[in-house]
Amino acid sequence: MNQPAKIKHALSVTREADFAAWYQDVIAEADMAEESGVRGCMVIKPWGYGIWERIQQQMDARIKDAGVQNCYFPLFIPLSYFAKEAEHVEGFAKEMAVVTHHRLIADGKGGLVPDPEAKLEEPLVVRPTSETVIGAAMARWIQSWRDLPLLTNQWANVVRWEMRTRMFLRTSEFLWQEGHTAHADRADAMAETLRALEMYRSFAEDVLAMPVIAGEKPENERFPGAVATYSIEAMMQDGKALQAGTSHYLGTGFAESAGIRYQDREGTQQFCHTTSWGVSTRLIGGVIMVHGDDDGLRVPPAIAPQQIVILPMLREDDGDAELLSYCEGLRTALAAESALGERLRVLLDKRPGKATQKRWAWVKKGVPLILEIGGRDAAGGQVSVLRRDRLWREDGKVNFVGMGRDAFIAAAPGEIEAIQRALHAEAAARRDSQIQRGIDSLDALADYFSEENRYPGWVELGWSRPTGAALEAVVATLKALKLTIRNTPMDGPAVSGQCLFTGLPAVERIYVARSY
RNA sequence: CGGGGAGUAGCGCAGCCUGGUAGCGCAGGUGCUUUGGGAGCAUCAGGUCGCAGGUUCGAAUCCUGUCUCCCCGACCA
Repeated sequence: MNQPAKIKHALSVTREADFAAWYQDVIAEADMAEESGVRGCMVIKPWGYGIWERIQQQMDARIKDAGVQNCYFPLFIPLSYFAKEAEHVEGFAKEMAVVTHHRLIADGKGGLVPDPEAKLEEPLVVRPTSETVIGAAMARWIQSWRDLPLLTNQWANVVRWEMRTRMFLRTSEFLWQEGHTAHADRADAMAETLRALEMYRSFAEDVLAMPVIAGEKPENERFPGAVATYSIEAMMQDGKALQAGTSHYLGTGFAESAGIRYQDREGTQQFCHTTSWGVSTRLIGGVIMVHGDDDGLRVPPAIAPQQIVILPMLREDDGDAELLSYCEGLRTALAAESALGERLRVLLDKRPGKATQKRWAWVKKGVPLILEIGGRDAAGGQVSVLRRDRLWREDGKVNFVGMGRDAFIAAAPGEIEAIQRALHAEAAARRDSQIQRGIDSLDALADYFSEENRYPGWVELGWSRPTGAALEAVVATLKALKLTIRNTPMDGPAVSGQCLFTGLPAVERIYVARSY
């Protein structure tokens, strides 16, 4: 954010000036998604969906590596399935879309209305999550201890009628994967819950280059019906926290309401212990707010639909054919190289138009490497390379670096991997510098999150793990400061000292932050 | 759902108060010049003013309703 004033950034709004407007601008200028005309629903455009496809593909591989099999369950869930689990229905009731009719009829005024004759016997809920319908299937599929563990996942859309929506972060309809597993006992189910959490943590770090803290949510933040909820929490550039993935140990509650039982080795009927875990298109919102800058998106190479874009500087004259031939050869040679365990994704952008204009479009999309190739490069066997994460030179000029063609081809995989690492390192350094420790009173906490401190980040506190009414009191105190407890980290040094809220000895640590 | 703001050409906006032929910038087409780095000049095209009613001789403009978006709150795996 400390660029000299002479730099003319690609976006019209900076993060510093208005972070929320900047976020919207990145999505629009990178052409990732747009409004659909339906409240809270978005059209995901090729660049945004391409990123999602990269996320899906790599997450799916990790899910399958863990022995989980993909299935697909219905979009519509009978209302009665929800009613079986009291906490669950209460948690979701206020945000469910409900189908009540199966036919329309003319209203006599040129419009259409639901046909009263076609009212459904039982309303159908558009799934906000699928524990109930998958639980019903598990009850049919599981008979014996030999059927366990049952490990399933589905890639699906879900609908939650949120009050306030934001592109990618909270949309009425979103895309996700939801893993659902059933186990013989608590230990096995908890191991699966934590395995999924670790899968999400490493995926966020390695693939999204997004540093996260994996930990357990406090009881007031638990998934409706869960016994324990774990999350990965990422810090956005405005210091707010984003819950980027969750994993739940559901105990036997869902098994009891859905009748998921098995006969153990001794012949006794037992309830299964179930888990569920998910990540969604929200991850893309996180990538934007962790890696984006005042020139638009910066996509980590591992999820970039294109990692290298070649822009020939077409002159619309006889030299173009030779230039394009050089660029095509360059593209082919690069596409034969591999980085991050995959072939490089290289696009030769032959569309008509000036290379400079196309360059800024790709800068805003955040493609990791841009090559601009002119006639002299082609003649001299050179390339001109721009790294998206090192866009500007000290003097305020665009940071193109000239290289020999063959040297670049040899170096490209290393550059792509270096960009992946650099984005992670930059985000981790920022995150670490914005975690405040040593705050020892409520006044100091309030002071730290005062208006003047614009991007305060997170505060790490010792925590006595209060429950029930004592926890509610803490939550209310924090709410007055617009703060929430994010999670208790899974690892780290032992704690000492007092809990700032209760005065009792601290037994673990928590992170407190503003959040999305 | 409460408070505030907005919806006019592909995009960004003015016009509305005080009703009278729909404007500007960017993007787009064409021509010329220029071009190793986010070009210049000329010219052309593009809009039932979110939608539905109402008032009026006449509505982008006034009134009512409605939908969508943004900000703040409430809510939120």
